[in-house]
Amino acid sequence: MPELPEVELASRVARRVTRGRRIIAVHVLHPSQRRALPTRAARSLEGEQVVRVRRRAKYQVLELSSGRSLVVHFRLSGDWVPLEPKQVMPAHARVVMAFDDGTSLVLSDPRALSAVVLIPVGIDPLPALGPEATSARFDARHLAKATAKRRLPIKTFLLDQRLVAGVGNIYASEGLWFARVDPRRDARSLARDECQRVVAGIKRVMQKALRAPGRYYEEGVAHLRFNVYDREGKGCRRCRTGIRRVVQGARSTYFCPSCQR
DNA sequence: CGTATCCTGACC
DNA sequence: GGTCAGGATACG
Repeated sequence: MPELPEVELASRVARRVTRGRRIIAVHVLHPSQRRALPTRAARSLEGEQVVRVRRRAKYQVLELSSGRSLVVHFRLSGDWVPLEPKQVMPAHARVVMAFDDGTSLVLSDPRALSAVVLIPVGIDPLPALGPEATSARFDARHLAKATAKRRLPIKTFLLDQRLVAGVGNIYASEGLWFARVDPRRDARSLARDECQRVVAGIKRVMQKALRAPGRYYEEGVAHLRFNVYDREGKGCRRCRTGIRRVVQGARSTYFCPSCQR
């Protein structure tokens, strides 16, 4: 379940593996991936060099020597696996990029929902995105202005990448817990100081995770690090009240009904 | 504005 | 063997 900090870590892996390397071949192993990256497009990548790897929100952009871009989004279960020669292919390998030094960068994705799209020269590779959740541009003023005309719960708002980019389902719940704001609140109803707290809460949880990228959400111990996510019925770490789970926009939201208002 | 869709592993 | 999980998008 890669959220932004995990994507940040993955982009560093991609940077390390691709630095100065030329692509020998790209193998697209899963039919759903082949729809987005047909054999012809994959073949056209042969001989390209990865000039730069940048991350924007949960997108990774691999800038190629031809000026084209390969945009990668892990969605729910994607990850990069660097592969040395003779190492065994991961069970859920979907796309394999083989480089001229014998190493490969493998997109491993059990649920096969990741997106790998080749963007032609001269086209903005990314959709319109709001300010990075961790940036100074995401502030109380922006939040208040963006929510002014829209009627939806603040939790749902935080997941809209056009308004603020990089917040996922887990961190939206966690950030609102820090902010002591009820996720069901209509975004327009938030006072300025509540907007300020929401911004601070989101940044707090994301920066905490970024300091130990990839470690915050970790199999087995992840739930121990969260304050509300996946803790339905367990005691709130501030006030011991039972954590509640509700469904908003077909996804789970967790919160403390007592100290989030 | 809400909701179905993609996909597969994990769980009852 | 049915349900759930979840990011982004494509619909109604």
